[in-house]
Amino acid sequence: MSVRVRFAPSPTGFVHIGSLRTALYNYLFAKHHGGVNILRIEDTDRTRFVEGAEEEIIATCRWAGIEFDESTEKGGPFGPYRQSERTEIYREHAAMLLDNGNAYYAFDTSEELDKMRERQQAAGIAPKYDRSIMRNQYTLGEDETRRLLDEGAEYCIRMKVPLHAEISFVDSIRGPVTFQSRDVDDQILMKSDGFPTYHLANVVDDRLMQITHVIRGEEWLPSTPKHVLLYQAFGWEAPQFAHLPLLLNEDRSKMSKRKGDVFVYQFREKGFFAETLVNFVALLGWNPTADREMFTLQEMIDTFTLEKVNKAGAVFDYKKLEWMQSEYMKKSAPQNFVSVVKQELENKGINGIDDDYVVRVITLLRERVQFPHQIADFGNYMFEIPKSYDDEFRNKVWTEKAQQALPEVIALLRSAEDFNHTALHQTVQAYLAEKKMGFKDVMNPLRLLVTGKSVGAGMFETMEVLGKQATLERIDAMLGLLTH
RNA sequence: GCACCGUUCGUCUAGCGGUUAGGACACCGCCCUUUCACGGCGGUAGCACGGGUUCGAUUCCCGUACGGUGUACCA
Repeated sequence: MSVRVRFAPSPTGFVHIGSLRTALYNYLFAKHHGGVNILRIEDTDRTRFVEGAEEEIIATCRWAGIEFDESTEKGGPFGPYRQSERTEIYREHAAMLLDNGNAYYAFDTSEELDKMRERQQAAGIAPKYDRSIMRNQYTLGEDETRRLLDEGAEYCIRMKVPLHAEISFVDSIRGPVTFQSRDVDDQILMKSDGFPTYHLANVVDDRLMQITHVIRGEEWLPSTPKHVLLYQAFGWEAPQFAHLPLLLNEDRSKMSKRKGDVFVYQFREKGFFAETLVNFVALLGWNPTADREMFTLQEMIDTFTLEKVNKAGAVFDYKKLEWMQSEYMKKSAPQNFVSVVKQELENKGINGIDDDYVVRVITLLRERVQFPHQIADFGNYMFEIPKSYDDEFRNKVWTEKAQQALPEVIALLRSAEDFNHTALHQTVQAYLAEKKMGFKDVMNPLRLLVTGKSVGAGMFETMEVLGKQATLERIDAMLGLLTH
């Protein structure tokens, strides 16, 4: 049987970085096995529904390079792929369970349930629906149940969990896992609003959509016995489960928005590349080899296996993410960033810069910045004559000695025929040798004159890209600023 | 509280009975050098603890500790 997996997010807000990884692993797994990757929207909780969230999920996955073979957008042979459009299916399946004695009606109000839990907590026992004393089909009897139903009373349908049974399954990542049914609650299957809970919907859909592997976050591990029981109640074979380790904050708690950025869009807005985020997040909990960090999507597809997924949660290390971003910044083609840089320039009121020139500037500066959008600011002097300078730097390098030497160096530049960096380097070097001075005496002041800044690319390389005329213009202008 | 899951440098990890416990990020030092970086070289730092099993345990088993998740008419 060919592999079919699903990413099943709830449209309740922005895509969490952990969801991105779950989606990614599902995708990698599907592609690795030549299988099918499905997007299913789990919107059975109307109270948490967020307008536009579904679109955001799709857009985010697309940005990350994660493709779906079947989805709400694309359709497919097992649709609809939005659970809110499948309520009739869940109703039918709940009825099947009612018929075969694996589910029952319950009429308790939330107040009554709260009280029950309070009592249990006070008595020091685990909070769990007590079907022997609450208001349900069993305690009320068939006639009364029928009457309440006919009368239109609010009800929900609960799963009848066996009293004493052992529930086991083999998790692809964790191995055999066993629960006792006495610890499993009589989970609500159909809510009083007519919508199913996650548990019912997920089992029914995974079955109907012929899902072979359920790859999801570890937070689902404790409710998996409910799902296993449901498969049994329906007489179905359960899919293979794989519970992924959690992504953690620095304090090792589940990664949450209270402790920093957790939404994909936040990283995207900061300028992180999809490649960076995908590569980084993939390696949080999975590693195909010990000696590499950088992988293309295709390489990940080729090497992905669940056996290589770790069991323990992984702390999201922002510093390492930044390092990886810098790596991608350096290795990506400068052409990719031209439009970003030009947009930044336009924001600064600088227009009409030649694309080729922008590429040369990006090539010059990309090792010094983390994101393309920083180039316009970091290298402003490449696009305009600086109107200010770094005061601290000036005080440090604009020395008596420098002021004496600079005019001659500038004259050298002015008369230079060849303005490429090697030629410039040789010219200045020869001059310095003659004067018994070092680069240090003259290069920093020169940097001040050309850029106004203390940091940047190599000075000769900078001047080469700038060109003779622009270099001299900047020097003259800065000289004017400095002497006022 | 109860249930389940987990535990190799600060962090991400390699390791699947015998290794000087390897790599990456971060950190520190040195080199390169026209600043900052990049790059190169080197360094600090780890198998949670206690019992077994075994000729031999980081590795297998059992406890303990610690951490995490779950415990909803949310997913």
